[in-house]
Amino acid sequence: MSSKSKVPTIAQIAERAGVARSSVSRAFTRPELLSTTTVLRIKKVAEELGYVPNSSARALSTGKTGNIAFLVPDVANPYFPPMIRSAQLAAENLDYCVFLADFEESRLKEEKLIERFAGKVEGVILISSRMPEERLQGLAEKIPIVLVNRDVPGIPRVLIDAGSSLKQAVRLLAHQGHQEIAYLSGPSVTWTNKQRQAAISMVTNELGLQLVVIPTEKPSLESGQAVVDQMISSGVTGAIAFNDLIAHGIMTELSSRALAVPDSFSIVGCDSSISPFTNPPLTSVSNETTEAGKIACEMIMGVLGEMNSKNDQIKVLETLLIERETIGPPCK
Amino acid sequence: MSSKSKVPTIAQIAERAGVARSSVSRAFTRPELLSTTTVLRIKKVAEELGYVPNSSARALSTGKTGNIAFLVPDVANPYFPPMIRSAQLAAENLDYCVFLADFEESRLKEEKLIERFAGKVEGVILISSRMPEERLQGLAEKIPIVLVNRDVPGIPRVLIDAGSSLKQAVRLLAHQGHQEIAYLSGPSVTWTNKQRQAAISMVTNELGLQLVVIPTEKPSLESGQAVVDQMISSGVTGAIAFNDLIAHGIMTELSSRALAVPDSFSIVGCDSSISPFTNPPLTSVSNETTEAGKIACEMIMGVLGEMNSKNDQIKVLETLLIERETIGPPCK
DNA sequence: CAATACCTTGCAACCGGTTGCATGTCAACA
DNA sequence: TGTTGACATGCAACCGGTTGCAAGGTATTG
Repeated sequence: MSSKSKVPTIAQIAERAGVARSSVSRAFTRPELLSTTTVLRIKKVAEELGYVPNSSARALSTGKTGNIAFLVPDVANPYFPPMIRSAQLAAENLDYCVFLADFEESRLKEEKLIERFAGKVEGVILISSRMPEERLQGLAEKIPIVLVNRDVPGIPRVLIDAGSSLKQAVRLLAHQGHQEIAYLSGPSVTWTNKQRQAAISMVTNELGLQLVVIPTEKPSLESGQAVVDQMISSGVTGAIAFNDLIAHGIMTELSSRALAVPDSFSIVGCDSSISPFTNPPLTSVSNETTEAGKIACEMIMGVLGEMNSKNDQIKVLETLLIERETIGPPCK
Repeated sequence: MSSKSKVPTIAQIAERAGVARSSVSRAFTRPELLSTTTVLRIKKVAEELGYVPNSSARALSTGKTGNIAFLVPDVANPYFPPMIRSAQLAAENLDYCVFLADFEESRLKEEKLIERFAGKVEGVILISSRMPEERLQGLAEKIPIVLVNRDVPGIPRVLIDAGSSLKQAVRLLAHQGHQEIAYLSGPSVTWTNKQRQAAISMVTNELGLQLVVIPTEKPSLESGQAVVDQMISSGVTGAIAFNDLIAHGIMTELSSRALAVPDSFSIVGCDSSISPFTNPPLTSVSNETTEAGKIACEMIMGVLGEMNSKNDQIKVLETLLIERETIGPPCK
């Protein structure tokens, strides 16, 4: 009823304060150029009128939106929220806002989203990208990109290396007497999966163990449950899963068949997303996602700063194997 | 080296295609105003030059940013990611982008974030807001707001009602013979906590049970662990926790003292965020967050459409008590 | 064949800030 | 007292789209 005045613009502040529009602008962006008294007067008027700078207008003239995008394969996968959180917090400290989008583990959707965001953000952080290397490099020329868990030369990236921990897990299984173990693989196109599988098979070869790779449809609980038949019939006595979700799916399915862990099967997860909650607590690899999110965010800010210089930063985060209660001697 | 041309603007497309800038604009926004051939020619040129509309410029002249903000108390709390995901997906289908921010359960931070986003979005979805009612109403006059799990008259809202399920939980405990039970309360200012506590105390009164309310510092695992002493010394034999995280904290702490659930204590959680994973599986209330996120998003789009009309929509989502394995007869 | 209507396209103003340059003021210095 | 420079502020163009209005052309109608 009362205030039909909408949001005030610099023009209205300027008129009310008896100065030029440019002075109002400067009062907020470069106050050192104006006399203290003028700045104070302008700010007072602005306060009274409830002035809020229009960020579209500002973005249009400066070319800076103050936004970044954060693209993840699956928001609901418990692996990602801590990473999202830490990245967002880090961005906020630098006065940036972050768009979040879920590309549902689909390469097509990922591409669409990048295009959609291209005009709205200054840079994008891409988690576990499914896009081909050349495409990424092409995009990186147009817009600053930082990758997490994807290793493309020439693009700044942060990698969480679960390899050494998984190698340790294989050795542990071998030490317990397991001769045949399975790797329940994750999304085949991802760097993460390739790297994990490579690490595991390196050690199984080295120790002369038999490794059976069983693909899963998705890195989810349900997919874990779905591959139990195949796993059992393969004759393995222990398994390492691409992530905790798959591992837990296997555990629940085994338990529904009255097969105990680790008595009937030994299981190892990865990422410690839900492993502290499982029954029994799942032996898994530590979770470095919080750190990764923060670093990715800092990296992109760095990239925003010096877009010119050939930027080939790479940061590798090491992990730890966290032994809980799902490894034991083989059953048969 | 080669392309210094940056991103092309309508002016360049216009020149290349031999038309006015306005025609280029219309070719994308209102093609029915132009002849088919002209539209085709313009689009072809745009394609060749890799034209992407500048969204700041568009937002400036239309006043529509095509963005919404989604503010949550804690991204890493497993209760929220499914809600974030479904809201984001729903927004995307309507060509909106969503900003995500974590206000760390702080009212001050919440306020700051709303202000920061005010200029960048067309509306904000506020989850479990900590802000006082009057402040929210004031803000709602300036910018479209939809609340989730907060009941403020005059502001569109979606509420997840765990009340009836928790009442059922109390009855279940009573039926098992429990006379004194505890409610491990959540953030005291939240609607969710008040509503849950009210529901529980209504039934304990009705049945003549003793109810001990024990506050927790945060709705987290650690806070659950921290209140176990107090809970034990209060003499209760069963407890209902504000959420699964607190319930699980209690369970782990009890288990580290060699107290079994449900033999020594009966525990009920809420929200089914991690209850399927706990050991033993936690009896809890169903999770309606996915639906809530979707509805909140649809609501805000509705609000954007008809900002004028008095908007007092309210949508209540009912829940189910999911009985798992953490309720049994009282110990002593 | 003239009058009218419609369809297509261009012109120019506008959205709300930012910023290079010019102007004006005043004090310091010679 | 005239010159010089620092400082404060205004002017106007610009960022890249959108849109009301007008103009030109073609088709329709009496």
